[in-house]
Formats: sequence, structure tokens, C-alpha cells
Amino acid sequence: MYRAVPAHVDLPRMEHEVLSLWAAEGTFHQSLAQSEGRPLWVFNEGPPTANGAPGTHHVEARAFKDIFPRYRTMKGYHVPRKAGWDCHGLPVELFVEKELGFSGKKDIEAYGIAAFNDKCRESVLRHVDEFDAMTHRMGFWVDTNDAYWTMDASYIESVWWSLQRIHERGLLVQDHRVSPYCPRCGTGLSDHEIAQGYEDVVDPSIFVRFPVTSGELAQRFPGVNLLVWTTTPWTLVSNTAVAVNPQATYVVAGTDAGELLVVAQDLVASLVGADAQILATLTGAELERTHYQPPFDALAIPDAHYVVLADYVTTDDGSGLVHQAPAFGADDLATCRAYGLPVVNPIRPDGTFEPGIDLVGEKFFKDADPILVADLDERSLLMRQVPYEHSYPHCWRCHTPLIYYAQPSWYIKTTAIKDELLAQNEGTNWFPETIKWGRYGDWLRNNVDWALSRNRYWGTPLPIWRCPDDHLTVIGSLHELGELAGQELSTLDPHRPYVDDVTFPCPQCSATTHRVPEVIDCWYDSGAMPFAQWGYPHRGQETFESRYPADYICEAIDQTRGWFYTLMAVGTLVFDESSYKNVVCLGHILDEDGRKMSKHVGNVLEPISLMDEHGADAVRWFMLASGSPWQSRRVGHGAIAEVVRKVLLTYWNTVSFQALYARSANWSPATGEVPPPTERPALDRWVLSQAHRLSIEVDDALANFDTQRGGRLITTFVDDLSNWYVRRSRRRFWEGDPAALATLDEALRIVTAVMSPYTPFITEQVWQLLVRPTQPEAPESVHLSAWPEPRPDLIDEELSTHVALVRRIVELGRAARSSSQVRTRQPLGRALVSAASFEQLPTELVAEVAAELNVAEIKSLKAEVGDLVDISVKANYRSLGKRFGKSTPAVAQAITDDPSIATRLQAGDSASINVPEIGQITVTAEDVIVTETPREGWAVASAHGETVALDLEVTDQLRRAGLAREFVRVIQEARKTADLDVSDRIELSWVSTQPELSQAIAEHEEMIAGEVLAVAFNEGAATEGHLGTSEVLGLTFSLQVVAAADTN
RNA sequence: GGGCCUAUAGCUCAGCUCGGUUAGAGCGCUUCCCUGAUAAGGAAGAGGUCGAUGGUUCAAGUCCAUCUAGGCCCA
Repeated sequence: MYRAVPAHVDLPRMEHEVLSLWAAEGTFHQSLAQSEGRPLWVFNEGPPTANGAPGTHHVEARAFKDIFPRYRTMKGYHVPRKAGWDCHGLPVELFVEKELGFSGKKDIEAYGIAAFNDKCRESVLRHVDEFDAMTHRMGFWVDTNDAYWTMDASYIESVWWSLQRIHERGLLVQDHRVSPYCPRCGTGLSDHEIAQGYEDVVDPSIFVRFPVTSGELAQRFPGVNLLVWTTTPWTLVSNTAVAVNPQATYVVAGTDAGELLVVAQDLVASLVGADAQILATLTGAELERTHYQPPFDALAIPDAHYVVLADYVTTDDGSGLVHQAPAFGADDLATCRAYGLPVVNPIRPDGTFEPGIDLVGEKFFKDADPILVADLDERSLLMRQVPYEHSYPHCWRCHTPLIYYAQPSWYIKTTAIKDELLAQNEGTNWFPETIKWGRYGDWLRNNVDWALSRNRYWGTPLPIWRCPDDHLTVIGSLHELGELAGQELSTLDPHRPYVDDVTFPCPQCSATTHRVPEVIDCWYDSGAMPFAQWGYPHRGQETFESRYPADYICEAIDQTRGWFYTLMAVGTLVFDESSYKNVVCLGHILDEDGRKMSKHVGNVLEPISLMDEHGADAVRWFMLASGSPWQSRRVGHGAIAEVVRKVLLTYWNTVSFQALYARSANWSPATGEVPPPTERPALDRWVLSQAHRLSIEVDDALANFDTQRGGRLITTFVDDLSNWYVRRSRRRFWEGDPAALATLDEALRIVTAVMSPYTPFITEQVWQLLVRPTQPEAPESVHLSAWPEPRPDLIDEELSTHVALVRRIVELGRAARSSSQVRTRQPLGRALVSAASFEQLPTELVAEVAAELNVAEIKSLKAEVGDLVDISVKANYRSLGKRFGKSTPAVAQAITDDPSIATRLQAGDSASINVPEIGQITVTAEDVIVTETPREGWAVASAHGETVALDLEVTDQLRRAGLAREFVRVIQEARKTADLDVSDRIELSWVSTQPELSQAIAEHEEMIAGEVLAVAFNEGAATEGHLGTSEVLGLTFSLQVVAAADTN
């Protein structure tokens, strides 16, 4: 027998019980063990940065990381789930710096790198514990005991090995990198820091003439100038090139003063004037390598000063020709590097020009602007100067404007494998698909080399040793390092500072080598996880080889340039193949008002307290099925409470209902004798059909990573089950009908299984209450069960269509009831229905309509045609439009003007009609929507060509039937108030001031007795038992429970 | 400055792939109904220039173009 299911459930408390059950029975590990040997479905966990407490957005990603492995396990796959933690990086360092009250690198060095890194390690361990707790609470099944840590020695060795490989391919090189730099603090700033320091400033924006010195253009237009734009005049000293957009159109324009200027066509009018003479038109590409005279010659820059092409140049503002100084702009550097131009940087680390430079030597860079502009003006090179307001990064510590500044840095030349990356992306499935060639593809197409090194402390040290002659030795493991150093180093902590102390003779020249000081970008660490999590290739070869590439990864959209990219890049660099096949890319989580959650605003929803308030299932359901996961979504208590009410409690109450009546009928799925589905009532067959279709459709949705569609299907099914099937079938449950109980049991088992990847707790609880006690052969947990095998033979499309019609008719009937002000409890004699396929409805379903609307008889309106009804006819544009195209409105008008068409169509399959200017045409039933409306004494409702009319005549007999119903309701209310059990028998005593009631009770005694379980009626006042009154009925009554023995 | 996403009821969002004439749901509000599982359910009402403009079409919330506003990522 089922276990008892309380009607009310404390969801969070229930979830804690389920967690204990899983812990006690080792359910997760059973699930892994049971599926061992089945086809693999590989999930790779993107390691959360163990820095800061987990937020609600982590629950989002983790819900998606959990549902698909659970689903695939049910579908017969083995899905290992290794957890991972991202341990290194600047955020951890900054957190520790803050804790220690540090304000920069000097403090760290004074404190000692060893001690500082110990603090970082401690901080990581602390935060991992919080993530563990959240992961456990939300029911994310991932193996945290066997997690990979990017700070583990074996992990770092794998990373080293991969860098060694990349170096062997010639793709790991040292080069200049432009990064924001604070000249006052003497340090570079991370992207994270820059984001905090944007300020609006006004800079001079200047247009300068660069005389063209040679080439075709100079010959055709002697004296022509490039009109070049910049907002950083101080960088003109370092001018190396001028960039134009190859696709844009440029013109040679003549001014009134007889001057010749090259500018973008779009900007001629605003710069030169509307009346400028256009002497030539050419594309940016045609300008390539046009040489010019640089504005200053203070610096010698060989083989430079010509036009280069760059896609990023726009013709929206400026002149369409952009000054290039590769030392001071990332775009400039990338563009100039492509042409092999040199990087010239005359600015010293303190932000001043080197001494000896004309005009600006030893000046602070910003102070050079007015001096240089004045000089250009004096030499008539300045064409125009306008103030230019824009946001510019400043140091968040000291508010000094940052300088984009070239520094030496280690790079991976990802641009060399760009085509391969694009090819790998082509073979990757993105969800949603727009990311693939939108945000992500765009990023790949504009790929720049990966700046790998960081001048920091807590990270994977760059495994490069260098001798004074610049010979490089790249190390692939501690063992290798030990061999070179002639020491046993297998237990060395590969972090700084210990690894910095290892030196060895250069294999090429025997001079002593030292490790370069940098550590690597922690994004590389996580990008290396597909192999580094196994310590490959030093260990775990077999495991790795069977699990590369992964079937599935998932993160939020900010990872397009983060983990999604580094995974693909590292995989392609090291194995010539991306490391994932399917990637789900989530939108962000916002607060109720649509703002980002931040500690500063105080709108952060702490995940554990959120789950302890509403339940993890509710939070998970919200993440998986409410709104579109691809869009950013607002989350708040209201939205989650709604999930509880609409989805979880509706489901739970259906379960509780089933358990209540199955138990009281002593029915169990294992023992009950049940007619085969085909012999059960139509509603049973309908709900089974819906359930089996649900299994197919949710399967399809989840196979396509569409949790929202699956969720919608489940919600609809749960609603159908509770508010239509159960409500319409209640009476059969009260009677303990085995067909009804078996039907609901099967429907519940299917929906429970199908929901279990979404809401693992409540479904597990239901499994424990309904399935496990009654089916000895069933698995011990829903999460050990297989996906419900759909039975296509039970899916009945026609029946679905019929029930859908029944429900539409009922809806109209209720509307008609409502407008008539005749309460539903008052039975009516008949209802007339007009609907396209009403005649095809089985009588069984017509009876459902009658019962639901409380009318004695339902008939087709068509049978009543005559004076009783008005007929109106509307055109069905969808069908007419296909046939008549342009003439559709004329045909539609002709149909509306001739209502006789309806009766003529009833008589035959088609009817002909004369349309002005077109002639005779033939229309069929498909082409029109006929609405039939009864005339008087009827309550009518119609929609979309379907009509229900209620005959409002209440005969004496009907009125007495209504009174009997009212009486039943009053007694039931009293039973409920008296807290009687649903099976208690009662004895009734009553008196009424309404004489008709007496007759009504007498006439309907049998019905009443059956409904309220009365064994006796006594007309006459009573004083014992539960007393009650009804004003409507003028009734005073009492009911007494009869001892069980007396009823036999 | 570039790319992407979004804009439909007071609020949160479906519908747009594949165009069809009463544009839906939930929440909230008002009135009513129903109740022998439900924290439920049902009906009606108020509340919509489907962001704007233009185009394609017999017909546009839906397709196309441009624009506006907001968000995210990048500079």
C-alpha cells in the first residue's frame, strides 16, 4: 500500500529529509555505479572561482549543470560528474590584500610571497566550503570529494605540459602588450579594476594634415593631405601609421582655399563643407601603403608612416583616418603588428617623456597635449580642434588618468590558429544558437593573441627558464625540472616562490637559467581542465582519452570571452580539437527590479536562505522553466512562491488525493485488478494519452536542451491532471474505482519521473511514498529509474482533440451560466451547442459536459434550427486567402452579406455564391465560420465560431433538484466543519421553514444519502450532535456520527 | 565607438520559427460562482497605439528596413 501523504507539506523540511535519505543510501553513488559501463555522456564542470560567497546566479548555472546529467542518466547513459575549483587569480589576491590591509605589490613583497600565497590558499579553501554547502543543499549531484583543484601540483604539471607543447609549436612568445597602466602608482591595472574607474572627461579632439609624400595619390593630386583624427595629441610624437577602414569610401576633396584633403565620404560635408569639390572617390583598401610625412620627427621610426587597413575604424566620427601609435593602444598595436611596424614608446614608467625629445622631453604625458597642439597650429598642420567628451579609465586608487602602455608580456599566438578555431566553432552546438556566430563568433573573428602572463603571485607559474643569452627552456613536469636541476623535485610546491628558487644550467650554453617571473592568466588554468583534471599526460591517460571532447558544458553568457573561449582555444592548441560539443549559455539573474545583484546595492539573494524559505525545488524550477533561460531574468520571492503554488503544490495535492483514496479503498498498484486501459472510461484513456505524450515531448525538449519547453509541458500536464482529470473523476475515487486509481497511479509515476531532473526532491519524496512501498521491483529512488517508456498505442490524438473541444464547450457554458445569474448548483433542463465537430463527440464526453454544467441534456444546436436561432457567418480568411489572394476581401464581404450560405452548407458539401466583379465561386464549410445564437430565454456565450446556449427555464422539478443540491452542499460543509472523516456515516435531523424543501428531500433522498453518507433522515428538531443552519434553505439541522458497527 | 539581446495589459512574461481578422497566461484589483484533495479551481470586469516610422502583402504583434529606449559584453 501507499504510504500516507499529508495534504500539507513543508517543502524545505521535506527536502532536508530527502537529503538525509540520499546520504544514508548513497543514492548518487549508486546512480553512478549502476550506470557504469553504459555509453558515456561527458559533462565537464566549469570550476567556480573560489572567491567570495556563492550567489543565486550560481544556483542558476548549477541547476542547468544538474538537470541534463540526471536526464541523460535516465536515458541510459553513464554521466560521471567530477567537481572542480578555480583557485588562482587576481580576485583571490585582491581579496587577501584587502583582508591584510595591503595597497599594492610592494606590501605583498614585504610580507613575503610564501606567506601571501599561503593566505590565498586558505581563502580558497574557506570559500570552497561555502560552495560545497550550497551545492549540496540545491541537490546538484556532483562529486565534490573527487574534485579537481587548479592549484594542485598535478594540475599545474598538466598545464605546464600543455604550455610546453604550445611553445614547441612556436606559438608561445614574448611580445609587447598594451595595457592600462597607472603612471603614478607604477603598476598595470586589471580589467576588473579598470571597470571601476571610468570617468567622463573632455579631451582635445584634433584633425591634423599629414601630407602625402609618394605613390599614385601624390602623383595625381600634388599637395594632397590625409586628414587624420586623434583624441590623444601626446601620442602624435610616436605616430607610426594611419589606419583606414578597407570597406569604407574615401574621397579626395578640394576646399575653397584650394586645399586637397583625403577624408571619409560620410564626413566630407561636416569637415570640409557641403560645397566641397569631390575630385576622386576610392575605397580604404586602395589607400593602403600610401606614404605620408609624420607630424613630428622627434623620434626616428624606420620603415613607417603609411596607411594601414583596420576594420575597427569607423566613419561615424573623426575623419575616417585614425592616427596609430602602437605603444599606446591595443587596436593600434594589433594593427601595426600585422604590418610588422615597430613599437616605439618614448614614455617612461612614471608617465613622463624621455629627456631630449623636442618640445615635450620630461613632460608628463597629459601636459604635452597643449604644447603639441600649439606647435601643429603654428606649422599650419592643425585643421580643426574640438573638445571631445568621452569616458576614460582612471586609476581607482588615485584618479590619475590611465595610460594605455606597451609592456613586454608572454603571448599565445591564437591568431595563428584562428581559422581552426572558426572551424571548431562551426562544429559546436550552441544554445541559444544566436551566440554561435553572434557574440561568440564575432569575438573569434576579431581574435587577438592571448596575453597569457601576469606580473603577480598567486597563479600557475609560467614554466619558462631563461639564461642570460635568452635561451628558453620550457618545462613540462616537476620530474623534468628535477632532472635538469639534478635534484629530486617531485614533491616541490610548484607555486611561487619555491619554484623561483630552482635554477639549472642552460642546455644550450650552460649558463645558469632562472625562471621568468610571471604567472599565467588563471583563465588558462580553467581552459585546461579537460586534461588537467586528470593530470594528463603524466597520469590518467585512459580516462582522459575516453572523455575528450565533452558532450556538454554550461555557464552564463559572460563566459563567451572567458571559459567558453579558453576551453576551445586550449583544446585546439593542444589537441587540434575543441573540448566540447554542446554548450548552453545562460542569461544573467537580476533582482526583482531588474538590477544586477550586488552587495553594494544590498539586493543580493543569498541562495541557502532562499532555498530554506521556498525549497530548492522551487528555486531550481524557476531557474530551469520560468521565462527564457537565454534572457536575463528577474528573480524574487514572489516569482518563486508562485512556482510553489502553481507547480509543486498542485502536483503534491494530486499525489495526496491519490494516496487518500487508494488507502481508504485498500488499493495498491501491485495487487489491484484493473481493466486494461482500452476498456477504461474516456477520461482515463485521455489522461494516459496525455501522460505518454508528455514523456515523449519532454524527452524531445531535454534532448534539445530546452528546459523551458519541457517545464511548460509539465506545468500544463499537472494542471490538466489536477484540475480536469481529478476534478471530473472525483466520484470514482470516492468509490475506490480501480480503473481510476490505476490511471492516476500511472499518470503520477510518469510525471514524477519526467519531473525528477527538474525537481529532484519532491519527486523523490513521492517516489518513496507511492512507488517504492508498492512496487518491490522498482528502483529505490526515482533517480535510479529509467526514463518512462512511452506507449504510442495509448496515445490517442482524436481523443485529445475531443477533450479539448469538451473543455472549450464547458468554458463557454460556464460563461453563459455566469451571465444568466443562475447558479451552477441549480440544474437546468438543456443546453444547445454549436461547434464544428460536436456531432463527433462520443456520448461519454457529452455526458461530461452535461455534468460539469449541471444540465440534464446537451443537444446540437443544428437540430433546433428554425425560429430559435440567429445565424451569423464570418469569412475564414486563412482558408480564403490561400485561394483568392487579392480578391479575399471581396469574397469575405459577399459571404458576410449572405447568411443563407450557412444553411446551404449544412445541406451539402459546398455552396456557390456570387461575388461582384468576380462571379460565381464555390465555398466549402472550411471557408466560413458560422456562429449560431438562440433568441430568447437562453443564456448564450460564443467564441471562435463555437456557441453554447443554456435553456433558462427552471421548472418546479428542476427547482427542487436545485434545493436538494443546495441541501447536500450545506451538509457537506457541516461535515467538513465538524472535521468528519470522509468515510464517516451520519444520521441527520432537520427542520425547515421552506415547505418545498421537504418535498425536494423526499424526492432526492437516495441521491442525498449517497452524497453525504446519511443512514437516516429525521424531519424534526434535534439537539444532539453537530448543529447547523442555512439561511437560504430556512434550515436548522443536526448531524450525528453513527458508529461504524451500526452501518453494517 | 563596435557586437549582441530586449521592447506585447499596472507588474512578470508567452505568442514571432511557418502572417489570417475577438492578441493570450500568471500576479494584483473589483464582482460573482464552485468546492467530499488543494495554499486550489471557474466566470465576468477594468486594463493593450503589440516601442516608433516606413515598406512588403488581400491581410503584419508576426516578414523587411530605419530609428528610439533599455540591458549585457567589448573598446
